[in-house]
Amino acid sequence: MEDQSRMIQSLSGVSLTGHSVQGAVGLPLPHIHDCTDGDGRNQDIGSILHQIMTITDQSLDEAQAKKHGLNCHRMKPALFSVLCEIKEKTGLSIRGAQEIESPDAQLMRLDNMLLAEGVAGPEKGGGAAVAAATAAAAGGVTDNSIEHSDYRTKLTQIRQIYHTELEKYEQACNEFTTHVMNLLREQSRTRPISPKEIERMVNIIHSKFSSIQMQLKQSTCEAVMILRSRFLDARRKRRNFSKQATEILNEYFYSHLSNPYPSEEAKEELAKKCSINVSQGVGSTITVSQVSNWFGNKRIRYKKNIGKFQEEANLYAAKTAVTASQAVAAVHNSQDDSPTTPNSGFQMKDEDFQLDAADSKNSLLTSMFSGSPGSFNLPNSGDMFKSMQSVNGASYLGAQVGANVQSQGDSTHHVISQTGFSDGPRHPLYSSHGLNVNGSWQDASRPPSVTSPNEGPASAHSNTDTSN
DNA sequence: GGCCATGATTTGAT
DNA sequence: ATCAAATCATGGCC
Repeated sequence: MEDQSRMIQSLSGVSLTGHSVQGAVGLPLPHIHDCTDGDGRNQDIGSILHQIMTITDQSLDEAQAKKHGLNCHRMKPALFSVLCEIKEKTGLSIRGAQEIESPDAQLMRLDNMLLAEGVAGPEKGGGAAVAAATAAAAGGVTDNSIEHSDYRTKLTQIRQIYHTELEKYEQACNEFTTHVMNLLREQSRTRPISPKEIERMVNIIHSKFSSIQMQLKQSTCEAVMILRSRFLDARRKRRNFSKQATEILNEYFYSHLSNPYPSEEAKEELAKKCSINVSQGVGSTITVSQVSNWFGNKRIRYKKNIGKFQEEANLYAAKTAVTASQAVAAVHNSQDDSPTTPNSGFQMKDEDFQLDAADSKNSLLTSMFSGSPGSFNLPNSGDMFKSMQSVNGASYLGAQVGANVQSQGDSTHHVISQTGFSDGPRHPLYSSHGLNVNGSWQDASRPPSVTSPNEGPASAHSNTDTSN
């Protein structure tokens, strides 16, 4: 009631002097009583206000009739404008304190995340972004992008749903806004609604819808998170390496038995080699850290039970020696333009195999002269020797590999001299290498960070860049 | 289902 | 950061 009286006061007094009323008041007012001064006007307005104030006390029919009368009243526009102004002022003072427009940090975070996840933003490149993000989230496993079709498919699905829903929300928002605006415009004929108020209402609608959008974004993020965690779980699930990959890794391991610590470059090389068949649909990619894992496991398991790995060691030593002999022979036959690299499939690996051959010969020679590859002064070396002799292909090994070794004698030196590999911590050919009494690898007091000490500069890892 | 092989992870040392 | 060692967890064979 107090408000009403204040309103009346302001209407009859202050506001009428305001600019908003001026235009209306400035119009000719034929209905006004004879007295043309302000007093008469005040009386007129006062009576209108009285009608307005009492309209609620009357019956519906009466009220309707009076309303119609008021609507047609020539003072209506002026009054309406004043009421709008008052409403605007009071409304702003009430709401102004509440509506602290904070730049929505959370929404921005969500947007950024969706962008990073590849859900929002451009279609292509999303996969890479996801891969990077996922790799980073995997806790340091950053060496490989996630190549997983399932993951991508699911992500695309999420992306589609997200965009569809977003579009729906936007459409609904626009429709609703239009609807409300129309309603308000309609109502503005009968009650004081200023354009500002409409604008504010629109903002409210938008903010409501944006909160819905935020929910959508949030749940999309959650979906991506779940997908990612599932995928990472799947990654944790062990999948055996392909036979070729294991062979490649074993070849390297046994041919570098004296120091099975591949350098970073070597690991990369091995990872590349092991993944080479993926393009043909064989196996799966192997990352550098997987190579590291493999070597870590291999070293520890080999060391724990050398006897068990003896057969394998002999096998690979023989294999590498044969490969090497072929490679060396090829090099011998045609120094520079070697036509093929038999048995390797990796053309640029000639030098690699040469040195590997040298190394594997070390293993074989060691085994021949002192018991077995990597007898390493370990207590069970005798057993190893026996196992070495009991290997099925022992005679084969003895004959063929021995022949290879002999035939390669000079070529090895050739390679060694070529690569400048002549002296080092141990004799290049006949040293017994591998594990020492402590059970640690002889040459591995601190594994080299770049290349193994028993590898020449022309080893597997120095030739990768130049050959491309 | 048990068992072994094996890739991955964790922990602690350097 | 990288390693050894221990451990976990799964794949695959029987």
